[in-house]
Amino acid sequence: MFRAVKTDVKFPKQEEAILDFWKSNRIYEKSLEQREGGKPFVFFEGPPTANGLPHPGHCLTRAIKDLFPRYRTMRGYWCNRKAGWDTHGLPVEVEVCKELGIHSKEEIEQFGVEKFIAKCQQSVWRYMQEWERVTERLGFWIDLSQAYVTYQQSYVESVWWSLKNLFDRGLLYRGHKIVWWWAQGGTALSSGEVGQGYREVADPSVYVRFPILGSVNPSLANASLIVWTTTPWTLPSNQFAAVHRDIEYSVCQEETAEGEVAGERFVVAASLVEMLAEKIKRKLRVVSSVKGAELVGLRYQPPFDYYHQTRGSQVGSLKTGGESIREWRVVHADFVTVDSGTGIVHLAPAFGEVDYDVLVAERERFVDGSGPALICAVGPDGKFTEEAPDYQGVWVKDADKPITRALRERGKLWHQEQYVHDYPFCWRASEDPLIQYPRESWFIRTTAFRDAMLENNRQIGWLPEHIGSGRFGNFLESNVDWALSRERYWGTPLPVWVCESTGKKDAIASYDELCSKPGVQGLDVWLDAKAKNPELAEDLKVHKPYIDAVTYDSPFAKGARMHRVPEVIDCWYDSGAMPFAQWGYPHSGKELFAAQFPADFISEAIDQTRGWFYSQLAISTMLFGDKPGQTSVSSAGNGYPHPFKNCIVLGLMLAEWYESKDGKQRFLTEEDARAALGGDFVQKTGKMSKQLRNYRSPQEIFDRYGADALRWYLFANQAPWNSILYSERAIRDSIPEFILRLWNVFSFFTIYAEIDGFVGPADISGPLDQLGSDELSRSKTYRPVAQRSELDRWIMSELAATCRDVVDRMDRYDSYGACQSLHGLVDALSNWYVRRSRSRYWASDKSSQDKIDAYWTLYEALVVITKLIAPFTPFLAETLWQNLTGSLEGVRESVHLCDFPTGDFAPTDATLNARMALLREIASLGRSARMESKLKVRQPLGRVEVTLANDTHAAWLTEHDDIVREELNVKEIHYTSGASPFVSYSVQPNFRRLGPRVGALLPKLKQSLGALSGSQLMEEMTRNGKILISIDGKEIELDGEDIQVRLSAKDGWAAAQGSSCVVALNTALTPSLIREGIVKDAIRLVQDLRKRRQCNFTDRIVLTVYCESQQILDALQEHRDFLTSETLASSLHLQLGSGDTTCELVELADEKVAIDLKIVPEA
RNA sequence: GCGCACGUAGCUCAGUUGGUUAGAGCGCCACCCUGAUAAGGUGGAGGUCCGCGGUUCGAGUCCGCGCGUGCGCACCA
Repeated sequence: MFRAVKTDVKFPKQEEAILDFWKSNRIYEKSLEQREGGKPFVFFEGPPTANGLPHPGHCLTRAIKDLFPRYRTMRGYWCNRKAGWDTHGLPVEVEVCKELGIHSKEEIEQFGVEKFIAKCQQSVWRYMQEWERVTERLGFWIDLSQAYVTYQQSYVESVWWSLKNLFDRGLLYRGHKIVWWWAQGGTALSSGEVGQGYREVADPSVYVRFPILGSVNPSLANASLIVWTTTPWTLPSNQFAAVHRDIEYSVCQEETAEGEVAGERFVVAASLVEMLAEKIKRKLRVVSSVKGAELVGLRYQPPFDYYHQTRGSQVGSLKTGGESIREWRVVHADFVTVDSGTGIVHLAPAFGEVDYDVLVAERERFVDGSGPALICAVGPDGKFTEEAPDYQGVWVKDADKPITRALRERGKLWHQEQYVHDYPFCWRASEDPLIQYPRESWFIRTTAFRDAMLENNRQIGWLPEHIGSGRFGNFLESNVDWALSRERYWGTPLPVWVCESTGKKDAIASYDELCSKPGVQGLDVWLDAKAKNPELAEDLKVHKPYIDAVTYDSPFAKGARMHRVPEVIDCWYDSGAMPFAQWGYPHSGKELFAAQFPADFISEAIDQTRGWFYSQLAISTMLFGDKPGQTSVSSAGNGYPHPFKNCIVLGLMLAEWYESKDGKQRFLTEEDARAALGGDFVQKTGKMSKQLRNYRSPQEIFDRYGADALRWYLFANQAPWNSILYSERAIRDSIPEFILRLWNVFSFFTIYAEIDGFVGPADISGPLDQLGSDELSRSKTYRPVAQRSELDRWIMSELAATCRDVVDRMDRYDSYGACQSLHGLVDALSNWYVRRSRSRYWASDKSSQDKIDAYWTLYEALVVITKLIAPFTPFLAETLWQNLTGSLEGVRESVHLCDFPTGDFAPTDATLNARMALLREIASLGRSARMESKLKVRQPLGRVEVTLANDTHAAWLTEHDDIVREELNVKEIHYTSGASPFVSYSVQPNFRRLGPRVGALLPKLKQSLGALSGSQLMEEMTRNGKILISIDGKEIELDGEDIQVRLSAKDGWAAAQGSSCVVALNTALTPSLIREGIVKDAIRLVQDLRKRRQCNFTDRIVLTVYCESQQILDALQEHRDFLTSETLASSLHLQLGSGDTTCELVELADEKVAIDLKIVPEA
């Protein structure tokens, strides 16, 4: 038995009840248990950083991550979903520092590393709980209880194992390189991290004179090289000036107003002279030219003396014999261009990677130890050292101004301006600019795997496709060795121990391995700490500072000890290791890893290209495969070293808000803005920003509209890889557009099922399971679809077609297309099937088979749709399922335990679907024509003429003209496909067919056909089955398929044209039609009154109508039976007069009418 | 600077292998319908499909060059 449900449903509340239901009945767990042994569908959770609250963008990721596993589970796959949390790294440290009000490493050390990492660990726990709440509320089914956590010992040990593997294969090395250095944080950053922090800034840019020393070329004597730099602070560390040997340089002088040349001579690239002259607003004259090659070797005076004073004249021995000045020479460099600057480049090898390469190359020319040493006037803290006493202790960026001033004072500054460019800042401490700095650091030799990574990348199914060859492929092409180490605290410790005597190194793969090293000491540091504070998480023992205390006997030198290196590793490595580290592999979980690698499906936003997508691919490629040293995973039977087979790359989510024109007031919805500002506001879209508070928290969205509304919005509004607007209005709109529409159909069903006592499958004896057709057909009242009315067969055919379409699309990861398909189905069900079937549900004979068919059809459609939408809007689906299955014996307790419908219950009847679509179009056109002629649908019309482009479906349409008559409220309908007085025809070629055949003649053919009479051509076609046309002397024969007939309504008719038919109305009104119209109006007025008086659907009434117009009363009298049956009136009194005060006063056909309505008490 | 993507109605977006009348939803306005009723329908828009050039019988769709936006890269000296 079904109970009528209300239409004023509160979805958020309903969803929370469903959450409880899922939890208390372990539905998720059961959905997995049920599929055990099924084909696995492997999903990897890219671990969110447990730092900061989840925002709407994360909801998109989590919704997509939920959708496909749910779908696959219903399709019979076993999809294990293990949650994970990324817990290490700079973000966490920064967050804790903020909390402690500290910033620098010194302050952390002062605070105490032990206390600091304990705080880090607590901090991530706090955020993990927030994340879990949102995850659950969104309906993201994932096993949170078994989540992998990157700081846990087993995870860390997996990472250690992988690093030891790389170390043993010589792929993990310590190198001296110029790295992007976060001075305040005292650590290097990986290219991935650097990339996150680029920002446009205006830096001072200076053109500086480097006077040439001792040139033998007279035109260069006393001339200066002009170099350009945007980092004045690097000038004290200048070591070389670079030119390109093939570039033409000019020696210039300024030209005075009199046309004389005067003043200093200087050297710049010839092609830049004009541009530079404009910059300094002087006329320049080229006094001589010189090739770059001729400049190479010249000495110059650097702008600062700090090193030059003592080393300026030092020479070194060249390998080729002879000697050379070591530094402050002009050198050649390939990278020098004339794109900007002066064509002469200031080199400070300490602060630029290419500059450093030049130094190394120069050093190569000298006998060992005799070449130039690195000049670096800046300490690791980013402040000048005593080597540049004028600026000692000054932060480099603060030194730009005083340095520029000093240059000007000493006459070295040739020109100065602002230069706007992108410059990296620390991605977590966004006020701290990064600097390039020479540093010893640990690297992974990823460049050795570049080609392998590219090959693996080609195996990945990227959505959208262009990511693979485009963005991600390009990123791999420009691969550089992974700068792995971080001189920080909260991270996976680098598992490398160094011999204090020989400097030789050793890597370990687990804590146990470490403990079993000979002469191991320092394990007590952890034990003591734990004894002092039993609350300490056991996992911390593999972290700093405890792990640093562990030492052991060196295998390399007797009596020497092995000490761990101080560094921790890049947290991106942690995340990329998750395919195996989530199982603790290889220390545990070998079978799980073998079975769960690679992933069938992952998804993250596009910002993970250089993040998780890369880290996974890089690590998997290096570790797993068939190369020596790699761990072969082919035993798993898949042989893929690439970690994921399909990846949906999501677009970024943008915020939408409304603000006052001055930007001072901000609102999240248009209504709020309108309420506060009237019409005086603007809509804005842009990045989500915590500071601007330009978006509503996910929790608020859940409370207001529900998780299903958000989910449907995210899935159904655009392809997932497009950037998406987090539009509150659009989220809200997804309720009436889809969710509520479906709910209304369901509500309609329950209202009448209750009235008629339709019990659905409740009368079926024997076990029920998923309520498929096979089960329902066991009901005595259930007839095979083939025996039911055409409308029933139609909706079942549409239903089956949609099932097939959705499956097809979802198998291709096309969630957007699947949603469109579902939307169309619900629209067809609501706006045609139910609309056209209403009278069947109202039929008074409760045992009429047609009525029962209607119930069964609608019931089954709802059951199937409920299953179809389950992965998309799981809450709504569950509510519907519970209501539709009620207390049925044995039926699956949740829709999420059902199989996804594949449409095998009914064939798709394409002809029927096409015919019904045509019928719907005719109805729609008819309404359009009525509108045009201002004839409301309640006014019956005599006749409608439908002219069809072809008569394929004419007979069928004629059989169904009752539907159109009712839809359009006309007495008669006439179909024709021939000549018609209100339609003109034009014949067009079928371009797609004829294009290849007639080619260039097509335009002329079109013209010729257009010029001929359409109806004559049609006649010819009907008579001969073909048309002959001569174009430029060529005979062209056209058959029926070669032409397309277009109809258009002639002017002067109440007609509307569609793609394949014209619908014209006979607008002549007879008195009889007018009287009928009056009755329809009256019925409408009474129904309205019934509702206002809050009648039940089944209440009978006594109806009295008073009116001064005999004409109206006559009309009502004439259609008395119609009026009473439509309004459930048990008696009807028609009175001439104006009625009394209990009456409702209304207007009917421009006359005043009073209606009295009394409910008949139930017997 | 280089790369990738995007640029279609007021807004948000669809647009299949190129086929000649470019669609949807929303918003706005008007009207209609209504025993699913805090739903539903019809219409108005009539859009230089960012611009220019090319390929083609035919271009929103393919190619080239620009312009704009977003994101990414880096030899930003």
